[in-house]
This record gives sequence, C-alpha cells and structure tokens, in this order.
Amino acid sequence: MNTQARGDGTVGKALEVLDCVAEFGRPVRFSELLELSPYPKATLYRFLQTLTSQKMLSYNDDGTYWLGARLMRLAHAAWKNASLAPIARTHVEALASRAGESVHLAQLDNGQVLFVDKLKATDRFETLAQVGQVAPAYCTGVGKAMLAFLAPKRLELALKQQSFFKYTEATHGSARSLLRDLDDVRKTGIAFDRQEHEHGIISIAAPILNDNGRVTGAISVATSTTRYQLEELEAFRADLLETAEKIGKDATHWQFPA
Amino acid sequence: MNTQARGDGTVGKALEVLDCVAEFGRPVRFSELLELSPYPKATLYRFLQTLTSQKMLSYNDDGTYWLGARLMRLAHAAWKNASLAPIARTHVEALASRAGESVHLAQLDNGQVLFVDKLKATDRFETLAQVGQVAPAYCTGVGKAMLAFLAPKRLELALKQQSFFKYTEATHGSARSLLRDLDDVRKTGIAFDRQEHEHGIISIAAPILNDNGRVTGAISVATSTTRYQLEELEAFRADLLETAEKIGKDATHWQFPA
DNA sequence: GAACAGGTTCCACATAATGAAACCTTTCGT
DNA sequence: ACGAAAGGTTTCATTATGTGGAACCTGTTC
Repeated sequence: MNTQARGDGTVGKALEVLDCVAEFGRPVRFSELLELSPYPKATLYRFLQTLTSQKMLSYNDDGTYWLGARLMRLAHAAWKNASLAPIARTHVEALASRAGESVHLAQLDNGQVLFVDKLKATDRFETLAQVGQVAPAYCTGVGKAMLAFLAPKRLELALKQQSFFKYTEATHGSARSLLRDLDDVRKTGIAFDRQEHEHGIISIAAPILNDNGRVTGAISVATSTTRYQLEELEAFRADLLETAEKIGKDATHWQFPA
Repeated sequence: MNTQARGDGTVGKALEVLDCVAEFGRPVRFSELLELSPYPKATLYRFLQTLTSQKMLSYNDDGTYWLGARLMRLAHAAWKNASLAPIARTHVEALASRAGESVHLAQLDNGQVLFVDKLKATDRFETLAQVGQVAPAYCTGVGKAMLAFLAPKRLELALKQQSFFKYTEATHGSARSLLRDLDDVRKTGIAFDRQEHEHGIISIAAPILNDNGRVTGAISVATSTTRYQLEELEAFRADLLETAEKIGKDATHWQFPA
C-alpha cells in the first residue's frame, strides 16, 4: 500500500460520477449531471449505463438516475459489520435526548476520524445525515480521545498521518503540541475540542474501550459557543463517560480493525 | 437503456470484488479474497489497491480490507434521500413492537421489491440486517400491494419485468393469475403472501400511498406458519392499514422516483 | 416545418487493464 | 541457523477496454 494514490483509472472515474449523483441529493437527469461532471456526453452516458447495469444506480422511467439497490446492500454490510453504530445506537439516542445536544459517534480509519453516527436530539430527520464523513483526528474531540488511548506503536503511525494544518488559532500545529494535550486526555479520560477544527464549535469526548482496553471508537457531545461555554461542557462529563463504558461493554466481543 | 446488460468492463469487475468483501461480513485478508474471486493474484491485488485509494475499501494495518468511508457516505446519501426508511422509522418501530413480529418496509425498484427497512421486534441487533435486499414483486406481500395500486401503464411495464418463476406451488405462474389476485388486493387494500416466495413464510401487506394516491412503498407484517395461520393475520389488518396511512401522510412531500 | 434540446449510437484511436513470472519478506519446521 | 513455503508486491510486453467527436434520432418549440 505504498504506491502513490492513483486517482485515475476507469473505476475512479465511475465513482466520481456516483459522487456527483449523490451530491444532488435527489434523482437527477442526464443533462444535470453533464454540467457537473467533467466528461463529454458520450463518456458520461456510457458510465451511467455501466453503473445502472451494475445496480449502483437505478434508472427510473421518468428518465432520472438515483443511487441503486446494490449500493444499499453494500452500505448496510458496512454499517452492520464494521461500525459501532448499530451496537451503540440505543445508548447514543439516550445520551442525545438527555443532553439535548448533538452526539457524535466515531471510529478511527487510517488516521482519520470516521463518523459512524450523528444524532441531533431535536431533529429526527437529520439523523444519519453526515454519517460517513471524515475529519482529521488531531483537531477533533473524538479524534484526540482515540489517539490518547492508542498503543504507542499505533499512535506513532497515526501521528505520521496527521497534516497539522491550522484550521483555527487553537488548532495544534505540531505533534509536540498535540502530545502534551493527549497527556491530559489520558489522565482525565476526557478530550475537549476547543474550537480547534471549526470556529464556534466545541465538544467534549470520551474514548470507547473494550474489555481488553483497546480503543474501538469515541463518542462526543458537540455544541456551539453561542449556547455553551467550554467550562460548562463539564456538565456532560459523567453521563458521557458512563455511556462510553456501556457501549464498550456491548462492543467487547467485536474488534474494530484499526 | 436498451442495450443488453454489460456484466463485463473494469467497473463491473471491481464491484464484484467489493461484493466479495461484503460477503465475508468482516475484515478480510488478501489471501481469503484470492480464493473467492476468479482473478489471478496480480489482478486482484491491483483492484484492491484501486478500491482502497478510492476509499471504497479501507486497508487496516493488520493487513485486512474492509468496506470504506466513501461507501458509507454514498450509502447514507441513498438512505436519506431515496428511501422511505428514515421517514417511516418511528411508525415501523411502533408497529413491530405492537405486533411482536417482523415488519418489512419496501419500495419498488425496476419491477423488483427493494427492502429499505426490516425490523424484528424481538432482536435489536438484527435491525437493518437485510436492508438493500431485493425480491421479486409478483410473489411477495409488499410487492403485490404495490403492483395493485400502480397506474395501468406502470403496471404493464412492471409485469414485463416479472419472471413468474414458481418458487413454491402457491407462486403465481403467469400474469393472468397474478392480475386476478391484484383485483382482490385493490378491493380490500390488503395483500397476502400465502407462502408464495418461501415455504412457511406468510405475510400481510398494505401499500403506502401519498396524498396524490401514488404508491410510494409498502409495509408488511411477516411471520411463519409455525406461529400463525394465514387467517390469523387478519388481526394485524387494522394496525397495518393505519400505520401505512400515517407513513403516507409523512411522505407526501416526497416523491419516490419509480 | 425549421431549429432546438435532450438523449443515444458509431467507430477509429489511445489508454488502461491484464496476468505470468520474478521478486521480496515474514513465518515456520527441523 | 537454514531452507522452504506462504503471503504479498512489482514488472512489463500484450491485448482488451475505454474514449469522445461527430452523426443521428425523437419529441418539442416557435
């Protein structure tokens, strides 16, 4: 896995088209896609044909394309077997409704944070909206919670994968600065995001450890500085830790591969 | 969309590999895949590399592959925008717990039934297990419920897409036989699966209609002949119809493209 | 009834995929 | 410690695949 990323190739292009369709967020016509994608008519047409015959897209008789059944199946294989989400769902829900704020559930995926569940207590329909999103580990609450409890070797590897781009003034700009923060996290069992990834967004996060003490994920309560001060997040600490522990227990039989 | 299906092409092959990974239901090693897939070592290797760099697979440092972040993202775009599931979730849950039996939520996808939610009242972990599965429309409760309320033109088209393969003695073997059944469904607003798809499995289904009277999906209570007789399914009728109506109302703003 | 927009098909050509074989690297048996 | 085997990665000449400009449908508009 050390050759440089290959963005090209037929498969890559086809997937780009899939992304385009997904981006629309609704069934979409050929001509609409044509504008958004960089491919000439004939090429795009062939891609759509291929993807349709592969059931990655479905072609409706009103002439629109939308993500197809195969994608659904693959997706749920992923969801069911490689993510904490189904195991943690009830706990996450409970926490969200008690906290009245967004709850995020995340796992580590090649040095990045992968959100596997996001829940807004207030809005049922927003559920799952941004599941699958990724974010850097070094500047998010969940990310730091996980990094702090990684085995030394793994941490070393993960650190190499961080860019240390400064999103805000509060973002850690180097491994050294991050490591100091992680020491605190390790002591308290709690990680804070102090507007490190996005202005105005703060969070309090706890790692999810299985019975062997291995990190399998992290969970956080996130809110905005307009509603809470950083210090006030302490109010969620006990509930968060308790929830994380419960999830850890439920997830023990199951090993996340990272 | 009239050229014959092209199962070949690079994209098709790559997706086959994805399916292989999904089939394992867990992170999988190179060598395991090698046995299951028809490709030589070098070819499979390249596919895995491509899919990994495209984030369709993730490569973990214990040397295993698993479905990746991009798939997750695509999946949830599909789930959120093209399926009744998130809209219907609460109603489905409520029905499942009242009925104490499996509840299936389905939509029509190119003449086939696509399950977008399945819920067992008894087992939280089985939730979502077979979402994305497809089944024939002509021999399932949900399928017949949807067919019966399709506009004549659409029904005609859908009938052409049915194979009328006889899964059991009870399966409809021809369009004629099916159409007679659909007349009944139209009259009563309820469809039964009388062990037509699988021995021992029966169900009672109702279509979900939006305010324009257009079919957007169907919902069913399914059980086995060891627990219920066909006639006893009547007990679920009222609750089923009521639930279907509620979902229809919630889904009215939203049009399923089929 | 001519011009147009949205799709679909053709085909000479360029590119990307193929897979046998050689090559690493780690693990295992003695 | 040594040889062999399993598991994984790279090379490269060959060939199958994908490419896209242009022509072509078909239904709609002015």
